[in-house]
Amino acid sequence: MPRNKRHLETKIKKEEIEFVAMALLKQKGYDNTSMAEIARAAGIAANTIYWYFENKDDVLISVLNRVVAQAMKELSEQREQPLRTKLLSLIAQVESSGSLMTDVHSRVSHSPKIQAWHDRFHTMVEQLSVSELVNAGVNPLEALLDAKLLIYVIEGLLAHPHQPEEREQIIDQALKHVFA
Amino acid sequence: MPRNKRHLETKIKKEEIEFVAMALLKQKGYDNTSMAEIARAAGIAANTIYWYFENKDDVLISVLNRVVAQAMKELSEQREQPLRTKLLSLIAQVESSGSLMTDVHSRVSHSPKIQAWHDRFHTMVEQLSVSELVNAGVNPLEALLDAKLLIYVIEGLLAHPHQPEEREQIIDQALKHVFA
DNA sequence: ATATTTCTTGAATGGCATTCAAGATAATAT
DNA sequence: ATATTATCTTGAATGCCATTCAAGAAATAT
Repeated sequence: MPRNKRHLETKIKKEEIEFVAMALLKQKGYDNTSMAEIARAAGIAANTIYWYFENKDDVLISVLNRVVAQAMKELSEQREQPLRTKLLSLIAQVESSGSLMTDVHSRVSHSPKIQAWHDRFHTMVEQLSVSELVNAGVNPLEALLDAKLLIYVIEGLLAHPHQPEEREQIIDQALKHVFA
Repeated sequence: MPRNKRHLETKIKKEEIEFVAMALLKQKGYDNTSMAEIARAAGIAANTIYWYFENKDDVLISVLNRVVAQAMKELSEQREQPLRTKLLSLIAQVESSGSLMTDVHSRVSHSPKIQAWHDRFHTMVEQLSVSELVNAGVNPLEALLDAKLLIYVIEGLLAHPHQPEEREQIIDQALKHVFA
């Protein structure tokens, strides 16, 4: 038990790496960010990362968890807002993380861990959406299907560039259908 | 002009490479298929590919064009079918090309040529969808928005594993909304 | 002070897309 | 028929990458 200080410093160092990795991955995406680059930005040797993380996908997962935690926090601050506002703010949130979500999709087939993370994330968003929809008066029987539709629309919006107005138009159209 | 024979053989060889590349890319995806592997399957040296194609993304584009051409052909054979049938058959089509569409999305940020291909493909599908929708009685003013919604739903279905029944449920739900 | 665990690193390793320079083959010109 | 040129092919680099390895430094425990 007197390894406390050591443990603490280890955790801090790991967080430091996650921090610089997050900045780089958000900015340049997974494929355009090398481990060497992350290491350089963190002021350590390239292979030192492997003491703290199993591999590059592991770094990505840690970063993703941070991004999601942040998004959740922002979302919880909008509890009173209508669904439309929540969705737009969620999109803005995720968008600020660059291509990270696209990166997740493209790495699902390479890494079982990313696959698992992706699945967990999807069911989480799905549950959130269903409860939102039911809350907003959608027939519970259809809420699950509508949730999936909404998620795919959101993913589509995130994966493709859009003007803010166009994005809002599309979201509004989707919501109109769902609430019709 | 008497270089005819040479030109013909060149075209044939290029097509041979595209053919084996298509099989490999469909089966194993972009990242898990190396140029060396394609070359081996085509019975040539690894670097010979670079006489016929600029780079790996160029190979991907040629393969994509073949896949799309095939899908278009199948689609045109369903001219009389309802939209639902067309969509399901389109999904089945694209699905048989493995992760190729996901690969496109993940390479958009790496290659301007892939980016351009992706944009062209999207507007094409969009135009097709709009005319389908208008034909099927959707208000023309909303057809464009609905087309985008449908495309994103289809992309979502393709990017995520689904049981056939679930897929149909989701498509039906989307169509119900669009035609409501 | 010594042994043990924890952390760090320089130097591999193996895989990859791509390039280079030189050779082979075929088409054309003389 | 021979020489010249354009077309195709290849073995051998090059440079980048994630990841591993073995050995050393630092902190902790005995």
